Amino acid sequence: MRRVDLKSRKEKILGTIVETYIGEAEPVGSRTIARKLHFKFSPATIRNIMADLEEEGYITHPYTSAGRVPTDKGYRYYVDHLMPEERLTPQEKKEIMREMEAGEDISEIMDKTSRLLARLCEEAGIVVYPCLKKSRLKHIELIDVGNNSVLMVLITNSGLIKNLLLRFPQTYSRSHLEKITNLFNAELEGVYLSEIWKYLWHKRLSDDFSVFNLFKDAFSILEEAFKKLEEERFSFEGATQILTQPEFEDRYTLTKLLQLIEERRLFLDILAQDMEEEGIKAHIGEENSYKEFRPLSLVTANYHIEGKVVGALGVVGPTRMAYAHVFSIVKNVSEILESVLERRL
Amino acid sequence: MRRVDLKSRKEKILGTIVETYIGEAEPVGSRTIARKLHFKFSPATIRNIMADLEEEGYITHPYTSAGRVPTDKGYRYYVDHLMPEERLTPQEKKEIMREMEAGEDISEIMDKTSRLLARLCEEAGIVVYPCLKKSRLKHIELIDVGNNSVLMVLITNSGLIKNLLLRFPQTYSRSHLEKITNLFNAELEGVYLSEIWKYLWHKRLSDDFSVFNLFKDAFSILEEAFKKLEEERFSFEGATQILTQPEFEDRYTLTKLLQLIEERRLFLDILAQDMEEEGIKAHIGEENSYKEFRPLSLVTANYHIEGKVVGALGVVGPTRMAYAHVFSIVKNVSEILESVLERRL
DNA sequence: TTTTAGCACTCTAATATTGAGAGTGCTAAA
DNA sequence: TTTAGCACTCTCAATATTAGAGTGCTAAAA
Repeated sequence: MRRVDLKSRKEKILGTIVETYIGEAEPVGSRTIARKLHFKFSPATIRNIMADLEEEGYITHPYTSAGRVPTDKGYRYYVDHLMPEERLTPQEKKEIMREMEAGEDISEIMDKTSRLLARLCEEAGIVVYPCLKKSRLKHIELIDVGNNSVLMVLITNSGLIKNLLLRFPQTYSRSHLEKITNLFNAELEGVYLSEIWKYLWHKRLSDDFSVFNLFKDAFSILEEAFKKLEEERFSFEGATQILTQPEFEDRYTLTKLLQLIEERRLFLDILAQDMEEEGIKAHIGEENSYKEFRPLSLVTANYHIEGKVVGALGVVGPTRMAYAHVFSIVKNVSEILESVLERRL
Repeated sequence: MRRVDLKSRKEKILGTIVETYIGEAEPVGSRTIARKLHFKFSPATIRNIMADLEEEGYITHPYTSAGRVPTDKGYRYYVDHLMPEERLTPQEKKEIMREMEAGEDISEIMDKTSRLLARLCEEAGIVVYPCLKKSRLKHIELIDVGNNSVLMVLITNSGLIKNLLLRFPQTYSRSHLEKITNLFNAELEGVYLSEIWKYLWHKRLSDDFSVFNLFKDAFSILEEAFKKLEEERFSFEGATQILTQPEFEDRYTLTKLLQLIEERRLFLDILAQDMEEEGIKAHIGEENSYKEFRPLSLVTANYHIEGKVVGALGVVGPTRMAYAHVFSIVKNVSEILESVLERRL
């Protein structure tokens, strides 16, 4: 679905409209554009071109005699073709890294990262924790806690430490659990969590029969654990920043947005979808499948560990968002997050 | 600082003003009160009494010719002397318990509880996790994760499972860690986390010298762990409910409130203070030490495990809050939370 | 053919004006 | 001590008014 290229003059004007509107949050008039372009064109000419742009759907009128406002299609064209690339100085990058490294454990790092996104973009920031199933097992421990319950502690290469409290119909003795723990650690270190099952199954076949019972119990423990591995954690910060934007001035929109934010899971769905594709992506207003997102845009990126996508992060704000700046922040923060996580391995 | 008792006629009128205003969110006039009291007094009489109540500081005028609005002092008198006791039916209590029990681990229980508070009171709900230091040790595990790092897993009687990633200058061998783990579990089970240090110290004296080195290492591990035990987790839900209240209609108040909510820690401070005293407490508007809380009230309660205060929960909303209802919900939910936690031990 | 100046026209948003209504405080009678 | 009556105050909603920003169109200029 490629968009037709706009002639360079049109592009200049569309770009100016988008950037001015992003900055001012107010409809942009022909006069203002002429000034911004140093009167290379007269306001009248610009009015003509704007009429064309409007007909093609890149901009609109809120009412007959106001300036122009970009449509979602206009923002999209801007993001795809016009947006200048912003770069952070090495100094700024260091600053960001220093702040993220200050986190003790992974949940602190995730929190700091989403706060950082929120602060630097002046929008809401969201970071999805590394996906368990896409991480590799580093260490596993089974602890008997009585009551037919076993605590499984999973430590992954992504730095995640996950506790799973498993309940069983029967009791496993402490020494039996230890044997199973040893089995797991000996056989499964470095294996992707999503593969553990398959992997252990193969192993079993090639092994001698004496440990069959061990394997049987190991499987039933894994089975119980796998049910609880799906949950996706995430950190969401800075919602207030978008609530105070002028587009959410009226009570009704605000209330709807508040409900949306309270039910944070929706954002997660979008990020989860994006994890399938590489690179930075913008979801602009109506492009979002959920209709509640109409007045919102998301800019998302993935992050990797050992070259594999394990998580996603992004920024949420009104469609009138400083895309160039947000893209650069999201890109850099995701890269920095990767290096912070890798370094902790 | 006892307040003078109001004569019963005054009390009736103050009570009616408070309750009507809580319901309607609009200044209450003499006529309305007369109607609510079945014209036992004429509007004129009520006006006289209202003038007295105003002089004594229990109510105010927003402007010359509007009805009356309770002041913080008025709410306080209502809460202390006039508020009827609301009771939940056994049916409702069961409902609540069922919902809270559905939580898998403690963090789910905390989340469900704060959601419940928010939903039942139509305000924001906050629940502080059981305080680690006030819990007793059930099991401890030390896991070598390489890189001079040891993962300490603490399981407490409150159902909390806490991971502490400890870094040391030197490496501990796996077998050495195992010995220390065994020492901990043998000596410290059932001891309050805040006492562990002291307890182990006493033990050491009475023990023979052969394990001295073990104790030395045990102490240095505990020292490292204790630094990280302070953090207090909590769950905060339903902020949106209070944002849509009419008192936060104007942009300015709303923005301030949003900032307050984003910086959730402040609420925690108040709850933490309250943990020192037993019982349900209301913090009404200006009574709060933080001036940002002027338009807000909190109703808080503690919850216990094995008879000891380990955490707190509460409800946050505008000063115009249905105190009678909120008190009953907070009281019941805290009791139910206690029994849910006890049952999991 | 393309660009621009000029001008009438449109619509908003801010401000002022008005009137109705709710509720008070005061006074004097019950 | 309570109540009826009344003048007075202040808000809120509705209406009118105006300034100004910006457009679209037409006709002239490049």
